[in-house]
Amino acid sequence: MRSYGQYCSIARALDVVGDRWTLLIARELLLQGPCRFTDLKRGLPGIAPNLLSTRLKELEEAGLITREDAPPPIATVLYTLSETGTALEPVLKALGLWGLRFMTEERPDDAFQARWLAYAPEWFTTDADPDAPPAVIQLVAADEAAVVELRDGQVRTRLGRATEPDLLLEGPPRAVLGLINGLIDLERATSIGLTATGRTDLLTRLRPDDQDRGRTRDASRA
Amino acid sequence: MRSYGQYCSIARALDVVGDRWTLLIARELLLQGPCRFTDLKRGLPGIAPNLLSTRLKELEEAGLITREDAPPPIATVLYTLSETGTALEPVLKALGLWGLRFMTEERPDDAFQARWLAYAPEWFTTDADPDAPPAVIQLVAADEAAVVELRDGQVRTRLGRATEPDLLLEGPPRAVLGLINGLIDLERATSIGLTATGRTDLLTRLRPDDQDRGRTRDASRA
DNA sequence: CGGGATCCTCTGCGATACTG
DNA sequence: CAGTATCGCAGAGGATCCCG
Repeated sequence: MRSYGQYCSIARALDVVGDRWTLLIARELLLQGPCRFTDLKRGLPGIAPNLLSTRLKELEEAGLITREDAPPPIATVLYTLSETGTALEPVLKALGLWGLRFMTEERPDDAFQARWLAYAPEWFTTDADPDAPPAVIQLVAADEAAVVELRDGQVRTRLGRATEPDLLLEGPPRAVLGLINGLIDLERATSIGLTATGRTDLLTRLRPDDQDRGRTRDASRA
Repeated sequence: MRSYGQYCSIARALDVVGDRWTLLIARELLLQGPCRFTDLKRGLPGIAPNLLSTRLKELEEAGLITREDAPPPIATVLYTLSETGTALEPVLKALGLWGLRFMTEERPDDAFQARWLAYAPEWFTTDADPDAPPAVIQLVAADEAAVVELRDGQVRTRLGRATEPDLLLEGPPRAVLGLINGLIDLERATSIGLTATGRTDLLTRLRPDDQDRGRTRDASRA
């Protein structure tokens, strides 16, 4: 990317990660861990392979990722985030939290993956009752499944299905994620296609972080 | 910007602010407050006017800024951040904090402005001794001046010069900012051109936030 | 089949000039 | 001062092909 030519840490950060696709590549590596070229390509629907190749070179040169020849079983290259790359996590969290406000807009052709279903609760919600017994919530949206585990005051997630979830939330992505992230309430989520089976009381326990959202009324500059 | 076509809040955020210059425009409006076209142009050295014009339209359409005809005295248009736009502050802070690690690299042709000197201490440092009496530090770099005030446990900054600062830090931007942000120590800062006059003990009080930095040795690519 | 490289097209960006 | 008009070029997107 062409440099902004400004001695400002924001501009310098954007010199490095301001290019198209770059932060999304970091997102994939952060969520997936070390990846092969194809893993990244699958996690980034829409990216052209040559562009991915270019970006990976640039990121390696900038010191955000390393490429290693994986050990014998998989004789291929693995891309891994360096410490500098891993340090982007707060940036992605801040960006993702801010971006939640645009998730209510419908765009039916958007791609959707289980991983994006999973990271949202882990990054953007808190267990409101940390001392309560463990609980398991199953999320299903657009054939993608993720499990949310409330345990020890932590909200952890993983891909796939649980055997006996306490609560099952199933419906279109914007219903499931909208409810989880506090963009809409259960009634509204139900009206746009969500089915909630089981202990819906767990929804009050899985509390969305309110960094800046939540004040629908009034506004910024009083 | 062309949409990433992914139902993921990070991707959606980048759909809105991922374009070149967009986040830097937000930076200017956040640091300066409401701006005229020319104020923005001056704060963004290197931007082409047509591109600034295009971005302002896009940002208005996306709801991040509003344009208002300013009252009679200045009969011109003012661009102001909306609540959605103001909510980008955590994103810019995270990005700026991450970007600090690239500030040690020398690039003599980079533009530099007092505002970028001022926001760094306010955003990225803490008063390590909140109960100590107020103190004033004068920063001067590349003919740009800013004042840091330690008071009531807060680190506040403003542009310009103080009458009787307790400490004066003067030198090239990377010496002043590098020292302030904990990228280098006083000895190293002095060796690259910093002069510190007055109560250098205040430097221990102005403590850089250590989100991920502070490990100068060993470093990124282990 | 994984990991790219190559080619072509087209949009977006940068630079400068110009206008109300 | 606040933009618009024009133009050239770099970068993105898409498809195809290549190699181990």
